[in-house]
Amino acid sequence: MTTSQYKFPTHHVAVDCIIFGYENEKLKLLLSHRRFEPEQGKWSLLGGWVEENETVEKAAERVLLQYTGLKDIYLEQVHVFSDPARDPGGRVISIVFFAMIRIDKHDKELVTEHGAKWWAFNKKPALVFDHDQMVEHAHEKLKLKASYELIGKNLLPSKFTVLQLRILYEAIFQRSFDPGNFRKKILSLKILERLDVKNTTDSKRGAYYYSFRKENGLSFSERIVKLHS
Amino acid sequence: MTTSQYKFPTHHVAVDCIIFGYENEKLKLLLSHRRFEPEQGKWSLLGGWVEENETVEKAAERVLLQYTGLKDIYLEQVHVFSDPARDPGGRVISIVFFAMIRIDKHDKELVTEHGAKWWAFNKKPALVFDHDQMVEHAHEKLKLKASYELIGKNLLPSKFTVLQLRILYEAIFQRSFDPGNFRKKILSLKILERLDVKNTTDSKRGAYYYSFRKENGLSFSERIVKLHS
DNA sequence: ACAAAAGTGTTTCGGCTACACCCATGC
DNA sequence: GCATGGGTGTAGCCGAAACACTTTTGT
Repeated sequence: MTTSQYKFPTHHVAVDCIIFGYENEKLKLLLSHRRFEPEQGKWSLLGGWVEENETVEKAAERVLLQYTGLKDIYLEQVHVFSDPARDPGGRVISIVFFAMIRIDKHDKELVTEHGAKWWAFNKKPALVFDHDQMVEHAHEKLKLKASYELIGKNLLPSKFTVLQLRILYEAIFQRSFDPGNFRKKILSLKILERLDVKNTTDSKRGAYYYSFRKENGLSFSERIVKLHS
Repeated sequence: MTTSQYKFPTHHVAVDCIIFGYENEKLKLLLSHRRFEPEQGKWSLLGGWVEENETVEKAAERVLLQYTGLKDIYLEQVHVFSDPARDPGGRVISIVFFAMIRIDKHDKELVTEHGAKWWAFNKKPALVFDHDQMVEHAHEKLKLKASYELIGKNLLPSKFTVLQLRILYEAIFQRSFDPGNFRKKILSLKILERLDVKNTTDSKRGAYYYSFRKENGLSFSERIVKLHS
């Protein structure tokens, strides 16, 4: 433990992760079945304590690795929840993260082993404490991000069709997009690369697979989806 | 002190505030001259410890009240900085806030009494620890916010001209805006109300003063400034 | 033949930009 | 009269949206 010259109150600090995934045309969320009090047996976000000598980001990565076996996961800070009464088990300040992971790459056994489960985003159960509010915040942040940056690299498989990307966007924004306009908009960004392979399972005619360009550091764009309609 | 059933590491948690103000056609920042180690004598953000039984928001409000005498200040979370080595005095997790205050309404004596000072945003001195990075983050957040929401209510005096608002926006975005187009865009939002008074000090002809509409709960708009040019 | 997704083209509309241009007034 | 900011008008461009239409192929 680091010695500190400060003489002031200290607090339990936790991280809670909203983990987004995409599978079977649905936006999903990885939730944990609590095995300890308080609220044992209910569903909650995946979380953990922040240890000495680690950043809150490292703590979140540790939690993710523990539950999914994955490293180098996309993580972003969402918000801090600090109501002294938010956790009946004691005063805990929680730093909330959202993560995006590729369901096809993670360790399914590790997930079940920990009592976690993937839930369709729009069918998730009520969560403990203020976790529903956290999910709400993370969803807003995800929408904001997806509105000015092409996301999907961390959610979709390495090759995917424009249809799959559109369905992902429709799941995130919970609205539909015109197929023709969506395709033109997305491809005009020059962020995707067309592969020579076609998908023939989702359509009769077959659709080209695309992947994110390697070189493309900045997947930034002016605007992909207009918010605040 | 609240009793806790948890047996895990605890941490010092602080808040640091980036306090924006507007005066003499300039975007300003309230900084503090450190009177204690480490880095005594250097400039830093205004900060304080999070106490038992208060939210991080309350802690930030407390700091603001202490330095400016103001309550009900606009506050927004920016980011959490948690590098174990960020503060040489010990391991401190810092929650960063940005605030907007009306310089004309605050308690100037209280500010000097605490060794704080208003600095022009683009002429601020280098700050201690990771505080420069925090300011950077807050500035980005301010730009984002100002891009889809008309800000100024918490920075400008209660009545102001379109010119003053434009100068504020130019200070925030560090670019110029076409006077005619800016005026039309802003007024088309129907968020401002024209008063019957004119300002005759800044121009010969005199310009109408405006104020934010009272009823107007949502000052949201599609987009005011296009980001990511 | 029909359905269903793939992919392209076209038209319309509205907002943003870049100006030009008049107004009012102090110097 | 001239400079300065106040304020209005307008033409051109470009992207978003709506939607028509053709292609391909499995059933």
